[in-house]
Amino acid sequence: MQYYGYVPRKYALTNFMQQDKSIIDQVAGECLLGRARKLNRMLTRIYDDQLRPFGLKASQLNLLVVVAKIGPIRRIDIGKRLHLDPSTLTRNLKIMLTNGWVEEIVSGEDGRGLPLSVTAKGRDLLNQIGPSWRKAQHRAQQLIGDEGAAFLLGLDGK
Amino acid sequence: MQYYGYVPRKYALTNFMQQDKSIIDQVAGECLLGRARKLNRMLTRIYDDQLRPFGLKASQLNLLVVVAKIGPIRRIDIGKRLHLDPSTLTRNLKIMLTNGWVEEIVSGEDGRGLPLSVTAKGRDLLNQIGPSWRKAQHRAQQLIGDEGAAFLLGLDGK
DNA sequence: AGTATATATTTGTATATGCAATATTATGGC
DNA sequence: GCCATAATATTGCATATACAAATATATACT
Repeated sequence: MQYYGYVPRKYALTNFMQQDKSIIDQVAGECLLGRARKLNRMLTRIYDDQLRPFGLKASQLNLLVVVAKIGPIRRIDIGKRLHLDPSTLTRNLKIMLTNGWVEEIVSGEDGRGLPLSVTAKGRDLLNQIGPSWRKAQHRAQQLIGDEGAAFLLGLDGK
Repeated sequence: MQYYGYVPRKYALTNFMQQDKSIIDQVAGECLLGRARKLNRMLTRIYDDQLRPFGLKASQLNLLVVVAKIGPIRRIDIGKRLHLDPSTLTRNLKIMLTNGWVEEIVSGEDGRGLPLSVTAKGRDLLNQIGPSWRKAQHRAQQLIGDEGAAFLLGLDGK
């Protein structure tokens, strides 16, 4: 193709500027949420595969651990830590109450719901999953690399 | 406390080794999945807030964009790209078919389901959400920083 | 052509997630 | 003590997600 002294704007722009890149190409190529959600699915599968024999979902593990470490803790405070909606917690915890991994603590402090603690059964379960969790953690680390792991672990305060 | 020449093993170990850290402390402090899931929730909220006026969920956006960019494309191939289970795609796409954003293309190639393409309505929707998506993308970038964004965008092949 | 195997999709079931609205209890002002 | 407001939890509704099993079609082998 010959050069006539006129360069269409979309081709004159460097990729960095991207004003003329279609929204489809932009989202497909750059959407941070899309990557985060895909990563979430990939990692969830890795941990779920390891935890399946114990009847514990990967998502439940992190909830159980917060209760075990911080409890007795109210739903609202779990939600603040994990960025989880209270309504989600009501439902997710119901399953874990049914399974006997956590229990409500009667304290007489606040009638608007009882704080939660881990049970002996829940603590036993956590003590059993150690090797499996570490295997998953190792695979996850290999998948995302050192930078990925450092980034995720550094997210804490945010 | 006096020093008697004996240091309990758990305190003699540096944090790096962690052999004696309880599983609770390990998962609470290091679980990559926990961070990834929390990040996912935080980012999803950012994009959902921006896209809500358009009746489009953040999760649907990335699906729509793949169909728009690559389509006609079969469910199985969408799944490979986005690491999504086929059964999830059947259900998620049903909503988008109902909304008229995508359509099935009759090609006579393979009777095991028809590939999907974006509709004019779907393309219009994508053209409308540009500024809102960019706003969310900007906030997400601010939240996770340059390193975080570079990491997520570099995940592609994996 | 006919059968066995492989591939693509859907259905049943269960959990995860969030918004809006509701219910319930706490708290502060009078 | 009573009422308005705030904080906590739950319920109704909708979407997201995956595993296992069932279904339907395609392909390969004989």
